Amino acid sequence: MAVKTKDEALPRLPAGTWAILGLLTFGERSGYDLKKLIDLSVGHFFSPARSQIYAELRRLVQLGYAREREVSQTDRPDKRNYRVTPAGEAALRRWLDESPLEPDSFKSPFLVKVFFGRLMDPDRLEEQVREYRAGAVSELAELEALEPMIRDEPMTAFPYLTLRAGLSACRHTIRWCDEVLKALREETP
Amino acid sequence: MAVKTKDEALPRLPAGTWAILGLLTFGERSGYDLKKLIDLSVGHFFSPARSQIYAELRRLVQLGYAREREVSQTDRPDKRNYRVTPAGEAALRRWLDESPLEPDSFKSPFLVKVFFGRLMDPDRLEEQVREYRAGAVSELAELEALEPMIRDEPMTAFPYLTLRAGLSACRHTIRWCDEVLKALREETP
DNA sequence: GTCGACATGTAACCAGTTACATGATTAA
DNA sequence: TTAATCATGTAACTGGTTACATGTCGAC
Repeated sequence: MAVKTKDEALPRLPAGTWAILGLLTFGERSGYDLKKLIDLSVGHFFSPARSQIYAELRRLVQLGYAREREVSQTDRPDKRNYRVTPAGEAALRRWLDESPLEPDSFKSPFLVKVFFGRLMDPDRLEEQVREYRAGAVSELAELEALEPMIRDEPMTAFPYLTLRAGLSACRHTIRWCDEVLKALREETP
Repeated sequence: MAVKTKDEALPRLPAGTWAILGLLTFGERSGYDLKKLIDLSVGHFFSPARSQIYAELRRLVQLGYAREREVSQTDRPDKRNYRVTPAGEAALRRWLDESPLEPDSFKSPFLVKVFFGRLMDPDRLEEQVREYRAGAVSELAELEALEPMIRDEPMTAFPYLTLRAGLSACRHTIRWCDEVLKALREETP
C-alpha cells in the first residue's frame, strides 16, 4: 500500500528549523531548554539566537510538526514545552534522507584580516592571531570536556561523530595559528 | 602633530565591506572583476552574491572610500571601475588594526544531518557523507592548483597564509569523512 | 542567428541578530 | 533588596540571497 506522506511535498525550510525539530526527538523541551541543549550539542555548526528558537517553535506548531503544552511549575516560572508529532518525525526523516545537500557556510572576519595583513601593524596582527588561537583553545577544552560524557553511549553515537569533527577542527586551527605566529616572527624580527 | 583621521569614528561596517575595499588596494576593478577575484582569493571565508558586491561598491563610494570611473571598451561592454581613495585606505588600516575580532560563523546543514543520523537510512547517510567528501576533495584540488601560483610571491605572503588554512581545513575534512565512513561500515555490516 | 562570456543592476524576500520589554522565583 | 537564573516574547533592523531584467560583443 502507498504511504501517503511519501507523495506530499516537504516544505522548504532552513536546516536550522529541522535541527530544532530533531532536538525535540530527544524529548519534549521548552525554548529556553532548547537554547541550552543547542549550546552543548549542535552549537558548533548551528547556533540561532534565542528569539529565533521561539519563532521556529511557533512555525513548527503551525506546520503540525510539533505540539505545545503549558507546564505549570511551582518553584519556577511556568513554561511551554514542545514535543514532536508523528507527522513531524516523518517529515524530518524525509528531509534527512531526501533533501539535497546544501553547502556549508563559513565566514571569518579574522581570516579577512590575515589576508590583508600587509596593511596591518605587525604587532596588532600577532595580537589578533593570539586572540584567535586562544578562542580555539577554549573551544577545544569545552569539546574535550564533553567527549567522555557521550562516548560509548549508543544514543549519542552520531552526535559523537560531529563532536569529533569539532575536536579535529579546533586542533587544526591551533596548529595553523602556531604556523602563522612562526612565520610572522621570521619575517619581522 | 595630531593625525586627524585617528580621532574620527570608523563607521561600523560588516567585514565583507572591508574585504571588498581591501581587494581594491590590489588595483582598480569593476564589480564583475571583483566577483572573479573573490572566488579565487577570499572566497573560502567570505563569498557574497554579485548583487551584493555592486551594493557594497555604491556604499564605499558614498562613504568616500572608493571612487568610480567609467571605462569605455571597444571589444566588450563598457564597465565601471572602482579604486580606493586615500581616506578609504586609511579607514581600512584602522579597521584592520583596531576593530575587535568578531567570531567566525560556521553553518553546516550536513553536520546537522550527521547529528541526527540515527533517524536516517544508513545508505542515504553514507551517500551524503561521500558527497560531502567529494566536495572537500574538489575544493582541495582548487586550492592546490592555486598554491604554486602565489607561494614565494612577496605580494601574496599574507593571502598565502589564508590559503594554507583552507588547505589544512580541506584535508582535515577528508580525513574526518573517512573516519565516519569506517565507523558506519563497522556499525551496519 | 544564437550561444556564451561580459557587464550591471533592481525588487522581493527571508534569515537572523540586537535591543527592548516583561515578569517569576530564589538565594545572598 | 538586589542580583542571578528561569522564562518568553516583540519590533526593528540588516545582511544576504534569489529571481528577474536588460543589454553588448564576439564566435560559431
